[in-house]
Amino acid sequence: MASGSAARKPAPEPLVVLEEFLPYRLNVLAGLTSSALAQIYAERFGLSIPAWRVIVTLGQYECRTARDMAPDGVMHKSTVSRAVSALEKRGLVKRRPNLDDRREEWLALTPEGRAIYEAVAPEALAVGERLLSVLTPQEQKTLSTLIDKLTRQARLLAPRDTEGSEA
Amino acid sequence: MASGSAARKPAPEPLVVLEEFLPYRLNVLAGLTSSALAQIYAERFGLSIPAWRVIVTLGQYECRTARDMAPDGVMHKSTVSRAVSALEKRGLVKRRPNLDDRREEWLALTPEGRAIYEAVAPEALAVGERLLSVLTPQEQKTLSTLIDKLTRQARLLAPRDTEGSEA
DNA sequence: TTCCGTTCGTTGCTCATGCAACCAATAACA
DNA sequence: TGTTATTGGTTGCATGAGCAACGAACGGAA
Repeated sequence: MASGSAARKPAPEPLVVLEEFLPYRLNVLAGLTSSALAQIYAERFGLSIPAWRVIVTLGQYECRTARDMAPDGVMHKSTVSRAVSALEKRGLVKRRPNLDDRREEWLALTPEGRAIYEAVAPEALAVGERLLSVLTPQEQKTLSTLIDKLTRQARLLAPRDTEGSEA
Repeated sequence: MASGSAARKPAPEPLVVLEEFLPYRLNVLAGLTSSALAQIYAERFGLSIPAWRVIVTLGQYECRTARDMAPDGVMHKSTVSRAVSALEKRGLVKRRPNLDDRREEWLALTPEGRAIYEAVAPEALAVGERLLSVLTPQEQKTLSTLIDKLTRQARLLAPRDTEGSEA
């Protein structure tokens, strides 16, 4: 049929509507929330996002190696390495050699690091809460489930591998 | 694994559990999907994410200005500017001055640009579909609603201002 | 007209990030 | 024992993004 050869104003046929495209919408949402959080991390405490993740992880587990910082390869080795270096230089993190395997090092928060952790964490949580406050508890639970499902699937689709840690 | 004697002490009191923290999970998910898509954009067509967004937007609307590329300030002016320059240099986008307002320019896909659009779009959509395939239609609808609610809220919490595009 | 405030878009600078190459230590195996 | 393959972690390099400062063009007001 006449597939509209006329060059008129409306586009021939939009194959993708960006505002409805899931990956785009996820990116926008994630970007906005990052932006909201980065304001706290960066402006108030001088932490980058990787640094924040390291701090939180160490706050959770007390003692881990650099490799454990990116459980699913979310952060790059180099990203973690640099974040840890910076934190060590600021005296927020200390390293201790692991004598059982001298390739790796144990990481832990210093008292100063823990102090920052205890200062940032509640504020970050508050942002998370404020975000979720527009959802009912039931919706929150649903969201959590959906994110998990999608993340699992996304991990299958993404190249993201070639780097040690597989599921 | 090093079955070492190293004590993996539970931390005093974990204030934040990263794996349960919504912004973190959103970031991970968005990162994974971006990664999956970037593989198509980049490896197969040499497009960056901003470039892809420009192409898709022009594929949708035929003719827009650079400012319209970031409707909600998702991309920075400079990001759009550079993406457009690169695309123009590759002959995928053409500019025409807007005689009514010579500050801005009309942008449109060239035939070559449209060809790439028509090649990439279906593949990108396919990735989106494959992602969503783990959700039931009902879940997909729910997800869409939740994302919208969260995005609206996140936009209130994020600084994201001082830049042209208002609310 | 001229002056001022605003908006569209570009560009220089800086820094964060990803990749890949690399070192050191361990593991696997002949 | 030596020899090779893997793994934890660092670093050089190049690319990418944000910020801010800038130039150009418009709108409004005298």
